[in-house]
Amino acid sequence: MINDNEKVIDELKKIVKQKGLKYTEQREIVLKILMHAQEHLTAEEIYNLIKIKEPDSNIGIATVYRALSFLEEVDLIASITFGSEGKKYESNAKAHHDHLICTVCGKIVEFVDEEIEKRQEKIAKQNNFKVTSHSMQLYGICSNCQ
Amino acid sequence: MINDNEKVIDELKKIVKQKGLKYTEQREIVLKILMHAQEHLTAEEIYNLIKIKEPDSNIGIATVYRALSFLEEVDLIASITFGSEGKKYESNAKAHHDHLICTVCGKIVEFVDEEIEKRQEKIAKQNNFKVTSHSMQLYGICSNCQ
DNA sequence: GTCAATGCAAATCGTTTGCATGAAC
DNA sequence: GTTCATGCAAACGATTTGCATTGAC
Repeated sequence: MINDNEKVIDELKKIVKQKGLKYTEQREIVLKILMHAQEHLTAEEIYNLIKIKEPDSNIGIATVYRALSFLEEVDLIASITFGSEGKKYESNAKAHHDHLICTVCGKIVEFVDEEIEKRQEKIAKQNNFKVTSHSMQLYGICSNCQ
Repeated sequence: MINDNEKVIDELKKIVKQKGLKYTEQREIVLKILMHAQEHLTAEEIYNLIKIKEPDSNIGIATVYRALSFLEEVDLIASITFGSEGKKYESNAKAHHDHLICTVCGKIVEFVDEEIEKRQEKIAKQNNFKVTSHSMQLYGICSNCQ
């Protein structure tokens, strides 16, 4: 598990090299922030975290956006947009999962259900779709907020 | 089915009266556009459609946004945000359904799967969530685009 | 040395708001 | 006549872009 982080960084290095692009500290920092995050973060939250955790790096918000687009494109991270809280990112190093979201306090619970995954495959097949990914959110009120 | 539209308009009239608000042509137009739409529309698409379909109405974009917020709040319409295409709306007069989305051409297929619906309920119960709604999207490549 | 990536500021996009006017009740 | 809703334009927040500079290779 702990070693996973190194693997993801290596993956990033490989992708960058393969594409003939350059490996920069900034992209690495953004990816690391997301790997260590327990929650889903917006671009601005990531930017603020970097300023706190890596005060020497002097990264610009535009670079954060550019790094996020890049990392999402190469599938190292993923984004979801819930309600009015804007686009949020999470690392793809985590196993696949869906989300239960409390509409009162914003709490997010992650879960996986094998049965649902199977049905999704079946539905895609029925419609002649080749599925690349999916996202599912259940909105509701968590036990604390009820 | 054809009669459904009238029912929805009556529902809107009822809600508006109940809340002590005013019944306006603008809110009706926005709702009608969504009821007749075959696809999911953004606020701007709705605005443009109104200018074409109801050229005499002289509705402002701000009013479209206000009408959409209102209609969503009273649950006559619903919104989803996929990928980078922004927030899109659809009428709730349709039955509940989920979405299969082609990432190449943007085609959207709607479906419902009872088994998945049941599992979702179960998962929510396990986590002590009171579910109010959910949204599920399968992304992939449709038969035409493969 | 070359070319991609960066930081910064300006520009842009979608959405919201303030306010005077108009329409529903 | 009162109050809510509208249209317009200005304001806003999030994201993107242009450009000169820096840093990776």
